[in-house]
Parts: sequence; C-alpha cells; structure tokens
Amino acid sequence: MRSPRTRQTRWLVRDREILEAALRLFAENGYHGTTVDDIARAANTSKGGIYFHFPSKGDLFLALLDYAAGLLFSKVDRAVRDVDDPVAKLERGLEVFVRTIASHRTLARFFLVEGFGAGPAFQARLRDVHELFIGLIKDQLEAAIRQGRIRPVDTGLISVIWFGALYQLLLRWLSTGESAPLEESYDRLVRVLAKTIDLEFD
Amino acid sequence: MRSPRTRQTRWLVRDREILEAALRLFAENGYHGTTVDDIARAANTSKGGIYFHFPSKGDLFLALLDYAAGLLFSKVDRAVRDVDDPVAKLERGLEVFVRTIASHRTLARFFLVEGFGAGPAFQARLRDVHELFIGLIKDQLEAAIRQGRIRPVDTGLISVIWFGALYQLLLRWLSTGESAPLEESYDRLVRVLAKTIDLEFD
Amino acid sequence: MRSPRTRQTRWLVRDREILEAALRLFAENGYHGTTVDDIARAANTSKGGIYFHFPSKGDLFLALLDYAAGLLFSKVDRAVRDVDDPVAKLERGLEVFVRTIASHRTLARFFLVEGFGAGPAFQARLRDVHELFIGLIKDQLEAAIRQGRIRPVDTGLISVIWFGALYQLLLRWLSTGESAPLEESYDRLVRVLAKTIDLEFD
Amino acid sequence: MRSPRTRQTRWLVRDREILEAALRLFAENGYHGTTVDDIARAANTSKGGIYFHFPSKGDLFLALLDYAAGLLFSKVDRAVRDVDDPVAKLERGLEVFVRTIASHRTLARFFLVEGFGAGPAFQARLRDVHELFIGLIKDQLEAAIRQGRIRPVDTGLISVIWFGALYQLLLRWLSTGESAPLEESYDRLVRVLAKTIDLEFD
DNA sequence: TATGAATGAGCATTCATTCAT
DNA sequence: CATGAATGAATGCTCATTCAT
Repeated sequence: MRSPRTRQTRWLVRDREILEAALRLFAENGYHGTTVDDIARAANTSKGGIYFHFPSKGDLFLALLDYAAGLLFSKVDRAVRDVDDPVAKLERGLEVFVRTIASHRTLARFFLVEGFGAGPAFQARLRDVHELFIGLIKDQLEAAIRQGRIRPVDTGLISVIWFGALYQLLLRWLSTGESAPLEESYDRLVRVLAKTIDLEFD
Repeated sequence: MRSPRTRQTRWLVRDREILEAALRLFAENGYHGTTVDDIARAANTSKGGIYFHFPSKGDLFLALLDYAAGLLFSKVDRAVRDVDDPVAKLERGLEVFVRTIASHRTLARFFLVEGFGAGPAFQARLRDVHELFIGLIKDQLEAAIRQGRIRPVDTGLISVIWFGALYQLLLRWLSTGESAPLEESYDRLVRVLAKTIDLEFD
Repeated sequence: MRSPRTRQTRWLVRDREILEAALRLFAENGYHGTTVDDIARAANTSKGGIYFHFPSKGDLFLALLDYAAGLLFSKVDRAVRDVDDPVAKLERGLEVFVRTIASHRTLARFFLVEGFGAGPAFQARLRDVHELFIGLIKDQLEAAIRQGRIRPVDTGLISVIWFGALYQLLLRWLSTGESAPLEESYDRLVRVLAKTIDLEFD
Repeated sequence: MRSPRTRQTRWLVRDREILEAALRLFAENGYHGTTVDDIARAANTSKGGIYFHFPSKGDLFLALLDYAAGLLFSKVDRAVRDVDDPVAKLERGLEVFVRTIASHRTLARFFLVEGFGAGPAFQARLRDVHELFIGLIKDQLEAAIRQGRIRPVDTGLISVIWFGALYQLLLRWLSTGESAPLEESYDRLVRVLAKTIDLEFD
C-alpha cells in the first residue's frame, strides 16, 4: 500500500486537543458556523491559545483535513498491512474504511460533507484527500491484475466508481439519521461492485 | 418519469435574472463568499431589489436549489418524455443529465459542490434534490424489470450506486479543470454500470 | 374656554382613514416600530397613497398629534361648552378628558406615551399639546378666582400639579393593563386635588 | 427606606465609561437617534468594544436604566439615611431627588423622557423605575402615619400624585430650557402638596 | 506560553422615499 | 390619484485577528 501523500505531521498533545474539538464543531456546525471562540472553549483553551498553535482559522481547517485523513488512513493501513492477497486487501480495506467512518459520525460528517463548507479555496484540498483514497483502491486493483487475481479492467474508472458509490451510500446513511444498519447495505454494495470487475466477492 | 417533488414555482422575469446572477456567483465563490451586494450588482439591481424578491439570502439560496433542480429536471424530462423503452429512457436520461451539467460549469459547481457549502441548514434540501434524481433512476429500473427488459435487481441500491458513480465522475471532471473530455469517460462508465444489472448497454 | 392653539385642519375623509390607522399602529408599536408599509396596509391604501396625503412619515406623525389633540379637545369642549360655573366646568372637563382617554386605549397610549417615541425632534410638539390642556385647566381656575368661586391660588402651579397627577394616574392605569377601574381612583384623585385649592369637590 | 428593587450590578470601570457616554447620547438624541458607533466613539472605544461589554444595544439601554436609577437612588438614599423623622425624610428625599435631576440635564432627559422613546419594549422597565420612587414616597408617608406625624391618608394615591406633580414640574423645566430657577417653583410645589396631607411644610 | 479585551472591516437586513406606469 | 417595484443610505451585529500583560 502506497505511503500517504498526506502531510504526516506528528501532532503534539495540545494540537490534538484543539484538532479534536475543531473536528467535532466543524462537523456539526460547518466551517462558517463555528467560531474560533467556540473551538477555544471546546478545547479548554483561549482564543490566543488557538492562534499560538495555528496561524489562522483556515490553517486550522487545513490541518484538520490532514489530521482526519491521517486518522482514517492509518486505521485502514494498520488493518491491511499484513494482508497479502490484493483482493482480500481491498475487501478488508473498504470494510475498515466504512466501519471507521460509520462509528465516528463526526469524522464522517467532516470528511464527507462539511469539508466542502469552507468555500472553494479549501475544496481542492479535500479532493486531494478523496483522491488519496481513490488511489488506494486503484493500487490494489492493479496489484490484483498484476498477480492475475482478476481480469484486466479500467482501474482508474473502477476506483472512481467504487469510491463514488461508497461515498453516496455513506452520505445517505448520514442524512437518514443512521437509522438503518449500514453493515447490511454495505455487504450488498460490495457484491454489486464486484460485478464491475467480473468477480464474485465472498 | 415521476413528476418532480421540487416546488414548481413559476419564476418571474426579474426573479430569474437574480437567480441566474446568484447561481453564477454562488457556484464560483460559494455561499459565504458571495455577498448580497455582489448578487445585486451582478443582477443589475440594488440590494433592496434583491430583498424585494427574496426574503433573505438563505431563501434566495433555497429558491436557487429549486430553480437549478427545475432546470436540470425539465431538460432531462423533455429529452425522455417520448421514449418508451425504460432502458433507453435510462440511457438517454443519464446522458442528457451529464451533458447538461457538463455544459454548464456553473450549474455543475452549484449542484454538486456548493450546495453543501452553505452549511448544515441547507444540506437537507440539497439531499432532497439528489434523492429526486436517484428516484428517477430507480423508477426506470423498476419499469425495466416490470417489462422484463432486465433481470430483477436491488433497484434501491443500484440507483444509489449509479448516482454516486456519476456524481464522483462529474466531481473529478470539475476539479481537474475539465481538461479530459467527459463524453469519453462517461461512455466507459455506462458500460461498467451496465454490468451491475447484468446488461450490456449498446 | 379658549380656542385651541392646535392647527385646526379640516381633515379629508381619506386623510382620516390614514390617521386612524397610523394612530393605532403608532400607539401599539411606537413610531420606530411602525413602517409606512404597515400604515398603508392598515389604511387600505398603498405606500404611494400615504405619500400623496402626507409629505413624510414625520409629517404624518405631527399631523397625528394635531388630529389626536383635536379629537380630545373637541370632546372636552363640547361637554363643557354650555356649563357656566367655572368650577363645574373644571370638574366636567377633567372627567370627560379622563373618560375619553380611558375609553380609547389607543388614544391614551399615543397621547401619553408613544408621543415621545418619535425622538427629540417631535417631543416639543407633544409638550405643546400637553401645555394646551394645562392651559385649559389654568383658564378655568382663573375664571373661578375672578368670579370669587375659589380663593386666589397659584394657578400656573396648580394646573401643572393637576395635569401631572392626572397624567401619572392614567399612565399607571395603562401599564397595569387597565385591570382596576379608573373611575373609582379618579374620584379619589379629584377629592385630593381639591384640597390644593382649599375646596371640597362634591 | 426600602432597599432598591433595581438590579444592583457592580459596574466595572470600562462599563461605566460606556454607560456614561451612552447616557449622554441617548438623553440628547434619543434611543433611535443614537447609533452604536456614536456610543463607541463617545466612549473612546470601538463598536466591537461595546459589544464585548453589552450583548446588544437594547441591553445597553436596559443596563443604563438600572445604572441611572442606581445613581439617583443612591444619592437620595445617602442623603436620607440618617434622618429619622419620616416627614423630614420625605422633604429631604424629594429635595435631593429634584436637585440631582436638576443638576444633571442628561440624567433628567434620560430618566424622564427618553426612557419612553426606545419603544414599547422598554417602557415597562422605565415604569418599574418610576414605581420604585413612588414606592419610596409611599413608604415614608406610611411611616409618618404610623408614628402619628400626619393624619391617615390614601398613601397609594398621594404618592402617585406627588410623583406625577414632581415629574411634570421637572418635565416643563426641562423643555423650557431651564430658564426659570427650579428651586423656587419647587418650594411652592412642596407647599401645595403638603395640603394634600393636611400638613404645612416649613 | 496563555489570556481575553480590543479592534474594525465586513455583512445582512431594514425602510423611508421616489417615480414610472 | 394610486400603485408597488426599485433604490441605497443607514445600522446593528459578528468575528477573525492582534497584542499588552
């Protein structure tokens, strides 16, 4: 699995507290619905404190994108690291990705929705993060093809389709108040997606 | 094709001028990056003029969602109205949907991205619009099944996958500066999606 | 009884409709809490209609002061016109004044309270109206003295005291939601005020 | 003398500077004739500064009512605290009340007139303050009766009359540009009011 | 490092007034 | 005479950012 293109900063303890607070607030109220004061309060520090750790609200948001992507990525990476078979790796990776997002409503909202809320200036960065995950899928598909596990397919397109489908599924799950169990519809999703590479999962 | 759930307001001439101006600005600079003054200027009217036609900036945005969805929907609807075969209807509908969005960068950005940028308060409404289009796909799939044109499938899930894939494709096309021709990758997309219903398009 | 110093305009029918509507709204919501649109709607006309009859909102307010004072004054004047004895005239005049105000909550609020709400620029005019009524009291006191009905007193001061006391009584009656009957406390008031001129009313 | 019902906030230094500036401006130009910017400028601070200390213009105004009432009340209270005889207490209290108001045109205008100018929403609060002072008078009258210093009278009514008369006297003095000396007419007023309780002051 | 008072540019919204029809 | 769309100056309020302590 390719090493992430995300800036892998080592976050200090205090940074993390702020980032966690900001993550929650941004996810819940959006970028513009969250004030620096709100974040300071939630992080048990002061406005000045925030500005000591991050040069601006925008930079904090950008850092948060990296932070959140790092969280997600490392979870997936750890789960997949010692799986050898690329198809199994894909299965496992997607599963952990979905499971992680599903169990962190906050992460989900930030990653899927509110990331766009900061305005056009920040959207490119969120796309980068999305591309990172599309790339992860693509890499495994290509490995699977190289190893003859699946027939050659348009990996660039398939990875986009898979990510798009996953994204849309999660989005709906988020907006319907998470009433329906995500697990079950996820299983069905995977089975359908498998058809796009002429494979029967499970 | 189901009649739209969108509020079918009859927009007056002046309303439309304002909506068009707002559409362009919101799409380009986001909800928070666009001031009412900007809109007034772009619509060749005054701030007060905007408020004479719309009760608030937020209402204007909401009205815009309906307006944009109406534009898209009527385009698709007109193109599909006198096609009988549901599979052909689907093909044609998706094609017109993509073509329309692709030829209106502004509409695309607004519809796909900036709709979320206005903050949590507006996201529910954008989701409604997305659901409307997911519903259109679902309806045709079910008609196709009823008429025996395709095998029975999980239409609820398939329609989400298709929309998600389409969405993601358009999103990438938008963010890559529309360099690559959308048409070509769209054709490949359709062929892959067809596999999810065990069908060979074309 | 002296003829009023108030501009005794002959109000046209349409003027009156507007004035009555404005009176009600100003009394209820204050000068700044009432828009020209509100008045237009309440008077069954349009904004332009208002401006045809009155040059500005401020002028309408000023006209209203005259109109309201005229209403009050003419009521009192009619009741008192053919009373000869100045003491009886006083008694009757005050009684009608209080009764009229008490039965027109709107008139009361406008005359006693909201008249001040239009800002310093208009307060002088309201004071004029108040002075008019103080003058009415003073005139009768002086007549009574001239006719030997009461002992010579400081009429300038006494009239202010009486008006002030009456004013305060009405103010409290207004703000307590008019729960207590005004009539009864008014009777007691008069008896007390009589002492200030060494007289026993009734 | 009853302890004041007024919110006895401890105003901080900066609060006071703002309150004093606002008092002057509100008194001179009325509530609606005074902008928050005006106040900021007059208080040598910025608009944001005002909002750091007071949540809104309306709250500032309300705070000002308490502040002004507190000023007046404490002046009167201090002057009266160690006077034992209730009649002397009344005399002294009213005198200080009038003298204080008379020497602070600003306080006078705010307290007597502009308090009403802010619109219906604020009038209740001003009435409360007025009632506070009416209550002070009433308390002393009752004490005087209890101690047999004056004959039993309708203290509720008398206190309203006295306050109303005082109020009106001050109002006229204000609007006539304070040309005539208030002291002299005040002395005459007291002598007349004394008659309402069958007493000869001085 | 941390704090929080202060700043001021920015913005949505209101509303008296005008004027073409 | 009447209408109501249009204007734009005015204003209350927000909030990212700074900086003295």
